[in-house]
Amino acid sequence: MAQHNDIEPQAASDAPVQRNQQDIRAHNQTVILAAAEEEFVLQGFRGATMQGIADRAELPKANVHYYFKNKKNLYQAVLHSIIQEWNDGLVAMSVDSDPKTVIEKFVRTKLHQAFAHPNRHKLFALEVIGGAPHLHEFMSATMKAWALDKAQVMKTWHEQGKIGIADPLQLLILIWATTQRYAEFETEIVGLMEKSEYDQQDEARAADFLVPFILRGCGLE
Amino acid sequence: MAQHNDIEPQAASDAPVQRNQQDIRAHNQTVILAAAEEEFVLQGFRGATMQGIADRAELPKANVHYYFKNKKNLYQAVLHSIIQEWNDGLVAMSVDSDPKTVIEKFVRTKLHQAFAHPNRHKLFALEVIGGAPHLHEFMSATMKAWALDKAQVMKTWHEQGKIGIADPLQLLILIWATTQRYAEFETEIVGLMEKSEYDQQDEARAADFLVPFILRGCGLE
DNA sequence: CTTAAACCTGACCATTTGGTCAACTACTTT
DNA sequence: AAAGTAGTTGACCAAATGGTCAGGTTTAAG
Repeated sequence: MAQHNDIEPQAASDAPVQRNQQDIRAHNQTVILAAAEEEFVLQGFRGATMQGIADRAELPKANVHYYFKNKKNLYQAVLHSIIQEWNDGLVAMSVDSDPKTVIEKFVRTKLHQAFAHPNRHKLFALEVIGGAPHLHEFMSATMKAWALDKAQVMKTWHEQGKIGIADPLQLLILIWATTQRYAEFETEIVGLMEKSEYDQQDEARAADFLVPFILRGCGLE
Repeated sequence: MAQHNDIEPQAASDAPVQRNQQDIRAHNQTVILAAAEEEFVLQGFRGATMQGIADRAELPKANVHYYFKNKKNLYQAVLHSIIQEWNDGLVAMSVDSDPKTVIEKFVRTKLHQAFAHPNRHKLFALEVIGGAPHLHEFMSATMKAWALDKAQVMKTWHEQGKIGIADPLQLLILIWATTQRYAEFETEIVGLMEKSEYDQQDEARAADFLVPFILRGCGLE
């Protein structure tokens, strides 16, 4: 039976000629994960095929199975990178923080992630839309705990008159919706802007609109 | 292998003994379309199976093929109801309209649709995330034309000092994002609210938050 | 009552799918 | 250099899938 250690691959960009076994392993895992991310986004979990992933990775299908025991295993490895990024985006927020500063940083961080890794956000959205069958634990534990904690902080801000938002959960939902949208609906937005892909300035354009808009919405400007 | 459902044809739910052929046809098509909508949302286009749709509709698979030639045909029939609803949600908006009134009505209309037909919005989102392979024409023609026209109207409002938004396309994106979110991310939002499904008041709660927030964001309050 | 049209469906088929395996080559260690 | 370990892959298989069809039943028309 093949070894299928689900270890996080490192940056190992494409070095064509692999000699060292550690590098081979890291490289192939990275290539397969990237190929899988694409295929899963385009076809969904059930619709994605191992052959399709193998083709994208330019490897024989059997080789994909050598590194990842089965489709579900591979899918969960991809989901892991999503959760990883989510954790990286946690913004410190306590009762003593300055609301304006914190909210602005939160929006900018999420927006930056959306533009940096659109496929991850698309895949996350696919999961949630389909009922989050593979993310239930993460969402009902980690994510929920964080959200409710931050909502409590914002509620306190509201009681102290620092913010004009009485229902902080709705604000969290709005911030997630507006930032992640640029990743999830890339196809639509790019089409409306009459281009074929985002350019370097689009993230800044979105931030310049979103940050003041949201701060104004919160009564912070 | 075909998984036959355990359900037997009884004097069923809302199908009160069909005798008339017109009614049979209309009824079966409705049942199949509803079943297909669910299956496509949960599995995506490629992942959905005709057997799965047949099971949900409590009909033999061959009967589904009798009404819809093939999977793609059935999928497009489902997509048609989405486009239909989108057209129904068009809000009149001209340079002479009152920005505040129009924007509020637009938000409320979209929000109402989201809560009324979440599956349609989920399916639309699935399509866009996957690159909108079956909606390209609609999006690059009908939808784009409408969006650019309304953006032009809002731009004029801005030049007349009626609204604090210099980039109307971003505002459109934000309104779509925040309203449709309640449908698309139903699973997540319902989980955060510690319930298992939306109750009667959730649409009002969302509107009470969203409408003033967005109007404030537009500098209209 | 007879005939035509619409509806129904079990059985079937060609293709695709996830997954396995045995034999092979290429590194690494002793 | 020999032996062990890791990586590679064509060929294969059982199950699932989209789709077909012949022959049935029910409804409608003449």
